[in-house]
Amino acid sequence: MKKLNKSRYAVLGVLAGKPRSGYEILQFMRQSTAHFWQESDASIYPMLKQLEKEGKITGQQESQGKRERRVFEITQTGLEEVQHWLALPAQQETHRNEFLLKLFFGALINENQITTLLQKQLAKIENEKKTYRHIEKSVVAKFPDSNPHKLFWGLALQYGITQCNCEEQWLKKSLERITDDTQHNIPAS
Amino acid sequence: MKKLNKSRYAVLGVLAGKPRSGYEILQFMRQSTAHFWQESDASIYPMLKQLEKEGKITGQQESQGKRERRVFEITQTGLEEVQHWLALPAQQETHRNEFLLKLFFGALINENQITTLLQKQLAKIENEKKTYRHIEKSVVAKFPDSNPHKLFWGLALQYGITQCNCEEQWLKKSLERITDDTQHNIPAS
DNA sequence: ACGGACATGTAAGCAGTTACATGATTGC
DNA sequence: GCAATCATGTAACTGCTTACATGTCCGT
Repeated sequence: MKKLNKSRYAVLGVLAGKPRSGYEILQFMRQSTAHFWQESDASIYPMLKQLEKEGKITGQQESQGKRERRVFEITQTGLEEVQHWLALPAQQETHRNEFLLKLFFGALINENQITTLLQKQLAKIENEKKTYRHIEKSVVAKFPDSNPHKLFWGLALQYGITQCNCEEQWLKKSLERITDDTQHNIPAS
Repeated sequence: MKKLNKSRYAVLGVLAGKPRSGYEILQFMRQSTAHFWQESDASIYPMLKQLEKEGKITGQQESQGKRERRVFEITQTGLEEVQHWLALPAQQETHRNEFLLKLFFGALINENQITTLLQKQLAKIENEKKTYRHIEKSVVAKFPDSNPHKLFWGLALQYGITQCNCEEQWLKKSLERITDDTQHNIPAS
């Protein structure tokens, strides 16, 4: 089975909300979907061009003065495509958790080093939690309940928060387990 | 900052445990690291060749009869390289969670479709939990406590299990929230 | 005799990232 | 005047996946 390009659905989904320019799509993604779906900046403009050629979106010039600006709107076929994709069950993306890979090889380094690794990860997670709490207060909470996106954005945010809490607890327990473990052998480093 | 190839560390880490052939590395990864670090089969043999050329591993022919078999052993410089990398804080891999992307756009499809999506995900998670429980009973539990890897493999496994539990709880709560939500608007599909 | 596991590879192509390139507007 | 932000793109490269290619050994 061929692994097809899913960036298109991210773009179509964002445009389904409201018409936006390439730059606005990037901005929107950076503060929302980027937490679970990262797109690199350079990929967006060629994608917009392609989607326009396919008739999934239509772009119109809305330049102010000499600064060019093209605003894209999703078409009916574009909306249908993204809706069709949304209804299909999500397939697992390739797992790539660098931290777990390092932990898995933890026996190759000494206790100090592995402990530092976990503590750095803990700091990162706590920072992530802060970000999520900030988004909750300053973004999601301000939407009116009538906004149909509010429910789903809130759920996605909840996912991030609970996963963080979970990882935090696990990290703390793991740190204890590692320091308690007196059998731990220390290879030459 | 250039994103460098991390497959090499996965291979070095596995070989640090004990000498293995390419095929054995693949087998080992398929039932262990694959849950958090996937490597495609085709990438392993060129990587072994490269690491050998760099002097990080040494391979020796151990063919039985006509079936060829090259077993690789990690060298001192290879071990040092992987130990050095392990001690560095893990950097975040690109986030790509297709399921969350779909949920985020949940307002674009009707309640039935979004509910089905979550239920499929729930089934997938429950299946994953089963796999982890199986690994725990049939693999990790059988190691002697003296094995220095046991602690870390157990922790990595615990990570997977707790994340699954967490996602499971969140999915169940989310399903309730979605069906309770009478304000949910249904676009034409 | 045949299927499945063992065993090692190559080639083509696509996806994604990094770096580069250009210029306008706004605020300090 | 300068930095930050707005705004859009291209080119080169790397990495990864898919598909292909080849042959052995073992059990039934």
